[in-house]
Amino acid sequence: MHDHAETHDAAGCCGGDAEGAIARAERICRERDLQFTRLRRDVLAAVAAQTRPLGAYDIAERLSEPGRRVAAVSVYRALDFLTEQGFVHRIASRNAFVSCGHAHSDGAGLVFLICRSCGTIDETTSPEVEHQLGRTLAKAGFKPVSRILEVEGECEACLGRPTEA
Amino acid sequence: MHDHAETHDAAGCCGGDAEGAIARAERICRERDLQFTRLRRDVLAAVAAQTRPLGAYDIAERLSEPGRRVAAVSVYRALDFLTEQGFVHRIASRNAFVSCGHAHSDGAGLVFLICRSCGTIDETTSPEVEHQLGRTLAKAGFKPVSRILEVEGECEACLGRPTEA
DNA sequence: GTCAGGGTGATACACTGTAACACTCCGGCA
DNA sequence: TGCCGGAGTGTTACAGTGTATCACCCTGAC
Ligand SMILES: [Zn+2]
Ligand SMILES: [Zn+2]
Ligand SMILES: [Zn+2]
Ligand SMILES: [Zn+2]
Repeated sequence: MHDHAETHDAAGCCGGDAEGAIARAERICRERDLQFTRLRRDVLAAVAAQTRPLGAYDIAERLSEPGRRVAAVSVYRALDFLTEQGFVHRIASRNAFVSCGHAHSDGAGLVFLICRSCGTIDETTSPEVEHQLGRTLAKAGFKPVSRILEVEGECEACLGRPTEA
Repeated sequence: MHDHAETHDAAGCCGGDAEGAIARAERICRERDLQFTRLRRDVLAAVAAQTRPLGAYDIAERLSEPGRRVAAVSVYRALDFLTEQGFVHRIASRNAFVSCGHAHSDGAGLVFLICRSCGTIDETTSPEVEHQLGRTLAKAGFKPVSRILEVEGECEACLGRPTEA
């Protein structure tokens, strides 16, 4: 299921700015005394070069070239590291990954906007939603540890375009 | 729908009341002029008998017996039908399915509560969350079509229990 | 009777993710 | 200097999830 929708991948926050994402990750890893290895850098670069989510096998394929075969399992390990450090997010409804240039220190209020037409994944936060969700959970006596909120629909850019058949 | 002041397991809610779920599905299918076949009934019964989510292969195994082998692909088709009609929900973060006894006519405000300790999946709704989410999406110029909101943590029952190993 | 459509059985396959083991590299230490 | 232990990676194998495709049956319409 790979269509073609090459629309906006200029320099935005989430995807398209691989340079910035890598520089930021490198700096943070230095601060945290973690290894930002070549594989981890390449995986992050591959993900950050897209606004659309990439599967692990996609990434492995992109990184492989004559003379260097990157196995999917290695990609998974790199993705584990990158998600733990908050450099990429996993999109549960797509089994795929997107890069993240934000800080969200505690991962609160995160909302993923997945466009059905162009496949772009945008990311936003909403303290109001988070607040109301907290109240709802408290009322149910449920103590949250993590949560996912993914919305599928039409992004602003695609809505602006005429309804192509 | 769904008061949730009590622990709500006894009657007719998310899981455990296979009889009621089947009767309700049968009635609705008759109203909508759809076929509630044996396989679909059995799959719904298997899912409704649990408060924990079941995978498609789990279901296939449970329905198979000497003399009747139910392939996973058949289960998937039945699940497609049941989810389209709203009789079961798919839990994206678990790749699994739970039955639903509610009406949620438009699927609005749905929140899944997944307990890490006992594995139970509870379902609630929150118009407030829905409202704030709508505002957030409108601000982003995003037109939603569907969405998933799944929270993982500790359910009320498990919190009440001392941390039994 | 014939035909079309929906549901099911069955095989095969693609995609997603993990386990287990070997190897390298590199810093610490006797 | 040589040894050791941990982190990262390569490799193979495998488990889990989901789909494509064809064949068969049944039922209702013509
Ligand atoms: Zn982010
Ligand atoms: Zn779009
Ligand atoms: Zn429901
Ligand atoms: Zn629990």
